[in-house]
Amino acid sequence: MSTAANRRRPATIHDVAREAGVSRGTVSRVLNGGHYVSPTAKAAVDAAIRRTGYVVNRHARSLITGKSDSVAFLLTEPQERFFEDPNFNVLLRACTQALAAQDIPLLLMIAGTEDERRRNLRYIEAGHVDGVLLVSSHSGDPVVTRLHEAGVPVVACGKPLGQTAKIGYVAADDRDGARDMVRHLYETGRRRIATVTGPLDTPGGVERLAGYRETLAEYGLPADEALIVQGDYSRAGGESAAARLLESAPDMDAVFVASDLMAQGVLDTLDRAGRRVPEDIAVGGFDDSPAALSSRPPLTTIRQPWDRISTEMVRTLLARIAGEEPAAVILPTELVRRAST
Amino acid sequence: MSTAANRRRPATIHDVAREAGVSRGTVSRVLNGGHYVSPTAKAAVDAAIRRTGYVVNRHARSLITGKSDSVAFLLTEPQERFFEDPNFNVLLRACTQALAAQDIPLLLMIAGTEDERRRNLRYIEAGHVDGVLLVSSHSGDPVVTRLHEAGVPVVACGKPLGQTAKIGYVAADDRDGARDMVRHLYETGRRRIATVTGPLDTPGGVERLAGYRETLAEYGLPADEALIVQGDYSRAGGESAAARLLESAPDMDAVFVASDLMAQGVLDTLDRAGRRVPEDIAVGGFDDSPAALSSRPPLTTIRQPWDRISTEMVRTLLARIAGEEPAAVILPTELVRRAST
DNA sequence: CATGCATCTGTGAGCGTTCACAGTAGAGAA
DNA sequence: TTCTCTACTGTGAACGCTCACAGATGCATG
Repeated sequence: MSTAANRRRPATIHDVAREAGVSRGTVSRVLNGGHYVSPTAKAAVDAAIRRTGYVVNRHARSLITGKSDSVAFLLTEPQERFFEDPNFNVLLRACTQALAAQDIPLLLMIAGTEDERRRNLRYIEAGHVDGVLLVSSHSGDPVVTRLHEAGVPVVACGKPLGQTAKIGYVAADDRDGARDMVRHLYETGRRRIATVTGPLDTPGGVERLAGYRETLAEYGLPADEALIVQGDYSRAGGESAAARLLESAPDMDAVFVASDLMAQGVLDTLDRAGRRVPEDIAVGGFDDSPAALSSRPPLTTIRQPWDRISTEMVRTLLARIAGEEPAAVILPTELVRRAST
Repeated sequence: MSTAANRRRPATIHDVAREAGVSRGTVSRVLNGGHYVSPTAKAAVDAAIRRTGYVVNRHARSLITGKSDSVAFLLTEPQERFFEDPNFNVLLRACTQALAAQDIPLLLMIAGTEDERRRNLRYIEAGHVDGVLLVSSHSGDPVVTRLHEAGVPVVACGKPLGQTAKIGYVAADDRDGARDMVRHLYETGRRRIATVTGPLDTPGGVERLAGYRETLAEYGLPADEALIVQGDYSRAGGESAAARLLESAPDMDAVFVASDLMAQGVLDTLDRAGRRVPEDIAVGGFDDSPAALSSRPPLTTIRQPWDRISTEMVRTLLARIAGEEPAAVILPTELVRRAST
């Protein structure tokens, strides 16, 4: 005997109307803001709703309004990279909760493979969601264009690179964060400051490198390409990047690493090479992920305001759905001093 | 000018029917398996669907079928614990993908606060999802009972503790995994084997401890309560647990730690106390999370088959939705040998 | 030739909402 | 009084789909 059998037929707006002694229309008006409803009627409807345990049938509502009152959280990463990224977790959780506060469910979509991409686009383009929170790091993502062309409201996390389409986005001020870190390294006496960049087809990679370059120039330090190596945001990538730096610029006294995870790898390599941190060489990270605290020594890093990024993404998307024009929101970062510098 | 303006009115089943020269009914039958449809008609409909770019309107369908063709992934953790857990990430990702393969969207729901719990239950009980993938670790979770009473198909991750209700679940064989680890420690010559348990109101905590106890008994080792301390699955908890063990059982030569994260903390404490791993003391973890690989030395641990757990959860839930009785699925674990033992 | 059966097709009704519209009542102005 | 305006209420018609049912067709069987 399936337990599902004891599910009662749920109350409809009709039941509520009958119970309250009013018409469907009045109940509907109460449900949608209560304008043009007398206090007496509203009270009767509220009571009837409570008594019947009525919950609006979203399918029926969506059918006529053409809106779904739901939002997709779309991940277009080729691999599982993002799921290992602690930032991503905060982002997903905070977005879910910010949406839940408005009673809007979040549909999680992962478009790793071509097949998944097609399926999800099909779903979204069919109008089954009102908008999309897009997490896509790589440059020229076709999904961005497709969504834009379909006229689906989109807000991206981080500036979408290589897009002609005008897409709203929310991002931390990567460039400014990088500047803060390099300034900090300079002010603590470092003069041969190297950097391990992120992938240069990601906005973070590009911006953080730019901030690094600008700050060196600002201080009149020479722009030495031997001090710059490219990484891939992974720990292993950090290890090999540091090895390359030890080759090309053995006299460096600081490294600004574009992510904490890579910084961990850098620390490993430096440790094996016998360089002491921070005595011989200072290491600065980026993200303030849990890795920053658990590494040895704990990392000086740049905190990204993920909670605010999430709430801003949701706010911006809802505004966009309501008809506002796309906008870019840039949020400030914060230097967190620890033992590695 | 909003770009949303260029969204065309999407094709309906009517348009397809007209285009294919058949009736709505025939199109609908093609859409739902194609039974009782002549090959000619089916071909015409398929072509028409392709030409019009028709995608079924799920709201209209749901309105009449009473099903939503969507599933909730419900997290009832008081804090963000799960979002820091790498296992959870795998679980969420794999569930999303397994569902996507059946074209079923996943709604992510987080019920941390009382308010969120109420909201989400309301949503689910209103029948807006066909079933629930439940991740809830603590004992006697009222959500489990509520869902069961509402007759909503539920599949839990891990055996729900303290439930009289018969709930289907999928879990790794925690007890057997613990047995494997303790056996391994014994076979590599250890005789004073301690353990740091998980919280004892979680199924994992209880089962792993039971496996530990059973195996000691099996080998005729004394059951010494000084060898057992309780942890909380966190790294900090592992640190303090190890400190307590160093007090109560300074002669231990192995520790079976009920999670990799805690094992990292244990390694930290042992390191500070000057105990070498694995020379002086062997450390075994549980989970085979990324932490196991990045710790020093890399952890011998028990791998939980998260991919299979996820696909089994989805499979079981869909079966349950289709009317099958709840069932428990227990999946085998695997010992992964690394340098810590 | 009628009957039965399986296969296929179209039609009308209805799922639970919202929305436009028509209508009522009461207050105030002409 | 009569008219207008505002606040409120009820009603029918959608929204796009599925489902039950009625009919039609072809083929084998009695």
